[in-house]
Amino acid sequence: MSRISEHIATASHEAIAQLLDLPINEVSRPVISETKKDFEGDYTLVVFPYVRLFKSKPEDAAEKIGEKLSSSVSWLSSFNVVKGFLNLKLNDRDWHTWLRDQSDSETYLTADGEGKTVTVEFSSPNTNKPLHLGHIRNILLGWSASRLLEATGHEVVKTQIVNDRGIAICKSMLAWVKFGEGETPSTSDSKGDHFVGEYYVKFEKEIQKEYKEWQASDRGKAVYKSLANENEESNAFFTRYKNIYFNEHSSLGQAARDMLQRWERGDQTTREIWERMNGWVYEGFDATYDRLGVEFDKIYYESDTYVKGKEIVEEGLQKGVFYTEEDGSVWADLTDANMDKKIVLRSDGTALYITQDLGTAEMRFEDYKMDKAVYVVADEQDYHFQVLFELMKRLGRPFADDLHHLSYGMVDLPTGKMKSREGTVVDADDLMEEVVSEAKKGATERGELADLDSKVQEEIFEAIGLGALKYFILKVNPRKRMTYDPQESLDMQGQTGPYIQNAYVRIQSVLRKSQDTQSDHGIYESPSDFEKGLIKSIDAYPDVLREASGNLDPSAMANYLYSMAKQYHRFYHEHRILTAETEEAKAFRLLLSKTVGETLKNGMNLLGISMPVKM
RNA sequence: GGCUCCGUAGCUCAGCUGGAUAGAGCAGCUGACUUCUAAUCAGCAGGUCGCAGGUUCGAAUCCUGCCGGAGUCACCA
Repeated sequence: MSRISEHIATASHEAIAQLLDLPINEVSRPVISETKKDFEGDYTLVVFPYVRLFKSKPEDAAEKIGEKLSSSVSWLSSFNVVKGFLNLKLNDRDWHTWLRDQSDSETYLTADGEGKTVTVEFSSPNTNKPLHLGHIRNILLGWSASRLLEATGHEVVKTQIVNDRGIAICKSMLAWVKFGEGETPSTSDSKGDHFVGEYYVKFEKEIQKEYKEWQASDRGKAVYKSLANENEESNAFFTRYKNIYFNEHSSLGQAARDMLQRWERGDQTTREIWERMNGWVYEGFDATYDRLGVEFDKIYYESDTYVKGKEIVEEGLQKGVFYTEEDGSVWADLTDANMDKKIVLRSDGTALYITQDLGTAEMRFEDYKMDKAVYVVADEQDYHFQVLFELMKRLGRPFADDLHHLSYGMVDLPTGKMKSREGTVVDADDLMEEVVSEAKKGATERGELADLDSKVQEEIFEAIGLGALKYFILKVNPRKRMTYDPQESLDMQGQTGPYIQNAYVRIQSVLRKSQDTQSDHGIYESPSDFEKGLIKSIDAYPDVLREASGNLDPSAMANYLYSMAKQYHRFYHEHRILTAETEEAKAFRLLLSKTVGETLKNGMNLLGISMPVKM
């Protein structure tokens, strides 16, 4: 016997074909779902799709299928028909056997895969500031999508593209050169990415100061007088004018641009500072990734890939995919694909964001020959990826038909959008620290861990705290914008990671206390609805996995695991396990608990959440 | 303005590749620990599924229009 729902679908499929006297491949496979509560039965077959073929009322068709099944299969106990729904009730004595089959099966925790090589790009930070809450959503989604793809039989390469060049990092570099006085992360005892980020902030402060002074100068006043709109307040004008000021009047702006120029030319001193500061940032990022429990197989740097991108542009020009404007800039005309014209190379020959992405894809293909590529990037870039994918097609890339943008909504705070300028950005390291210390507080109050080694305790606090954080973020459908309420994310009751961990912990506790799980008892023949429900839930795991992986949607798995944990908590409350009525019941419930525990652990692992043994 | 996404209970979200009487959590109220871990469980209350049409035996789900919100349409990334 295989999976219950599959088994029923196959048997009913055959029954329907025989009743209609048609070859089986001319009849669609029926949809089998769990019977809704308030109706009698375990699984339900919807017969509406077949009424036309049966040329009879839905009720009659359902009745016929039910009777046919009764005579042809042994597992059916009874059936009833409500409108076009055929409700099937399985024999009570078979559930224990179904459960044994599930728990014995090596493969029930995986779904069949197509064995493709898939690259997944996520995180993709800039090197001028530390990671924040937005990156966390990105990283968790990318990590989980990778795990889901692996679990469905794909070979996954986890990559990130590091945006390590450009004006932003030059700002940090310049501030450090001007004001740093040789300070380093180790001399100042700070984390490398935060250290560099502070110099970025320092630069912004200095430029603000410089701008204020300029506004009060004769030059600034003259500009305001000649360029401001009628009745425009000076504050409003100067806010609007800021970019132009930076580009045309600011001496700090000039210095930053000069530094970028020197970098582009490969000036040795500049490159050394650049490498040194980026190195600090990477050390910081590594610590953050490590605590989050993620790792990458391959890191690409924009400072490498933009060069490759320019080669692709050249190739595109030769193939006629791109064309050159009079000023020398290179474009793709996508108007026939319902998009705009898109610039792919500046008139001065320098690369743009999309140029770099063309190069990155190419380098990945050279390295991994992927069949499929996933990009985890926020939804503000939906259009960018439409364009990018279309360009790949036109360039005739073999992987072009299997490109996916895992687009996710930005994370808002209850007070609105996160804005770095207003200092409302939630730092990734602070966030993890906070949620872990909250977990520690709760666990310490509870006292279950008191007799454990302190190092083991720390690991458990991490598992709980990060479990809460990760679940909080992953349970929401990626497509949706989400509101991050700090209060709510610290919550460990209700639909949360710790709630699911707690179900697992209860199971481990029971299993620890039961001496005997091996001995061969008889069959438990009177399962309750709670017990049957859990078996059905286990049975559904491969479908959920397939769906979550296929749609690149961890939230499907997250919500499923919650519902399974909820069922277990309820079962646990309703039934005695170690002191069950009979030996058969005890053996059954232990096996059920063990299988539920394994399923929960496996599923949570695909979300990047680890399960503590005690909490 | 064009295109894309979102709109379900006070709040945060499931359900959306069409199926039965729309589900959870939080917040509020009531109850259950000498018991296998109470980070748990049971109960009460809470809904014009944004609005209006259409398709269908059947629509929160698909189609059209409208309303509200977000994003995007840079020689920024």
